[in-house]
Amino acid sequence: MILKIDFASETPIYEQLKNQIVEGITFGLLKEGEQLPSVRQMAEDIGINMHTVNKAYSILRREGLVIIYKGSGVIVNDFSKMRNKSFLKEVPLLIKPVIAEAYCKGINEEEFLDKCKEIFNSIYKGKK
Amino acid sequence: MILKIDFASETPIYEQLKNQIVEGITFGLLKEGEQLPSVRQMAEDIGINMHTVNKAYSILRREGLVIIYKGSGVIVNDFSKMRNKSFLKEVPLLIKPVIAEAYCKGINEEEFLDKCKEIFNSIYKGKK
Amino acid sequence: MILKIDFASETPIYEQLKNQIVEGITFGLLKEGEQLPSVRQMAEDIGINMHTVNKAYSILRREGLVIIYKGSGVIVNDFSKMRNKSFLKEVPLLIKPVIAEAYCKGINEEEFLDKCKEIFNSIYKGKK
Amino acid sequence: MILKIDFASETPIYEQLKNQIVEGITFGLLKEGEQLPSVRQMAEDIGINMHTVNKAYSILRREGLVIIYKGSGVIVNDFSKMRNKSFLKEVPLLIKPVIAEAYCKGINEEEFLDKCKEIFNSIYKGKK
DNA sequence: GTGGTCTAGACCACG
DNA sequence: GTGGTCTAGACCACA
Repeated sequence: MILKIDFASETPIYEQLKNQIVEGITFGLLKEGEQLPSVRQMAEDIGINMHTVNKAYSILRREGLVIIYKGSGVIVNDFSKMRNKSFLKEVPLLIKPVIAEAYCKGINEEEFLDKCKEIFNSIYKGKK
Repeated sequence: MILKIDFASETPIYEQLKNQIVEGITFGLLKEGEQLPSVRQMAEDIGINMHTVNKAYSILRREGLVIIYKGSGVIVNDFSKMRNKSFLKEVPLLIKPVIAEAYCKGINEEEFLDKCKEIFNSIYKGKK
Repeated sequence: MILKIDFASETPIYEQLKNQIVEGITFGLLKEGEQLPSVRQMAEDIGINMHTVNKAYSILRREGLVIIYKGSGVIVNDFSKMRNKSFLKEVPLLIKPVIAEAYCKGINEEEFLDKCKEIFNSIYKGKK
Repeated sequence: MILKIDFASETPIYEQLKNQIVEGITFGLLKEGEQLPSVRQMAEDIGINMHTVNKAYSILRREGLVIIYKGSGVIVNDFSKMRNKSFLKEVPLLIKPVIAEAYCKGINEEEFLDKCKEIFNSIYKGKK
């Protein structure tokens, strides 16, 4: 799996990393039970500091997406068992600003929903 | 229009303010040509720093959503003329992480799209 | 409020700090709305590193016990509004090992419950 | 006796193992004089490292709960003779943080004490 | 070898 | 001046 960090971005590195791993899990690039590179290895690969990777991993653990075995590594959790639907309530808060901005910039509902569907389709493709 | 700032939130105040004004414009609470409170007034109303309001207004101007007349006020621009569809390319970058996280937490396509549609519906309602 | 860190302890410094602040809030030494020392100040006071304090504060925020105003400080949240009773399910997991060990070492139910009651009494005393 | 190790937990495996054996002794699943599986056997059963089991057993010996006969096995000590009440002084230190956190999260004295009593009751049940 | 903690010092965004 | 992020390098507990 290839990770791309934008060092000029405003979003913190650890968050970009976290997001990309979440996407990797979602889109099937990272399978359940698969082991992630060690914090040091990952840090070296990307060219960032160990602690930054550590922070990303810790957040992923807190969210239940990975399991950290102290002293032996980090693996992708089986999230298919998870049904933390409480996140559903947060979704509007997260997408409302995006939709608002999109609408102001002349993007209509159909265009927006198409983009969403495209993303979901690429999820299904990864699961095949 | 009522503005609600969550001081405990991780999103900076200036960004929350900007987002809420964008939403106000989108959802029809702020009509084109309408005047926004002065920087001072707005700062006092919400109980925040003048600089913070200034920053939000500046971003809105940069995005073309408001026009700042030095010394006489800030008014909502007529964005119906705007067709800055270049934002369409940014949309996937913004929603992909949200969809990925939602999917991992057991939310499916239908549920997600429903939330989007709800938001668009409340836009149309405001325009009536 | 006086904080005592045991540098020889196995429990991490940030956790000791977090625990003592939680206790401070519980026992009424830290009132709702009261401001905590800045990370740097607190670090200097105790003689530890800024980042260690930061970690403790971050955990407290995540648990909803304090509110962090980026750029202006950290204050004690009004936890009387909180009724996160889901913690009730975790309580047995936390005290079972303590009770088991106590029982093995000849401590009976009455003695143990008395200790608990003493602690609750000192909470009530602080609230007067 | 069935041992359940949570590999995702923050508590080290050796400590979970130790705790569960202590609980086994307390709740009557392990009787005095009963023999524990050998270090090798236990390690294999749970699927962990021998050293980890060894560490747990060593702690139990140090606390006087088991006796290790080199080469012939580990047996549960008769702790009914033990009256190491010095542990009574440590109890408040161990439960104070738990009570403090519980109180902050809206759990009152009665609820907390009930949980404790439940645990003691399950001890008595095991002793019948 | 792994992750976890702590320190030290730097820079930045926010208010 | 505040907290947030990142780096660098050290030591420790765990497996």
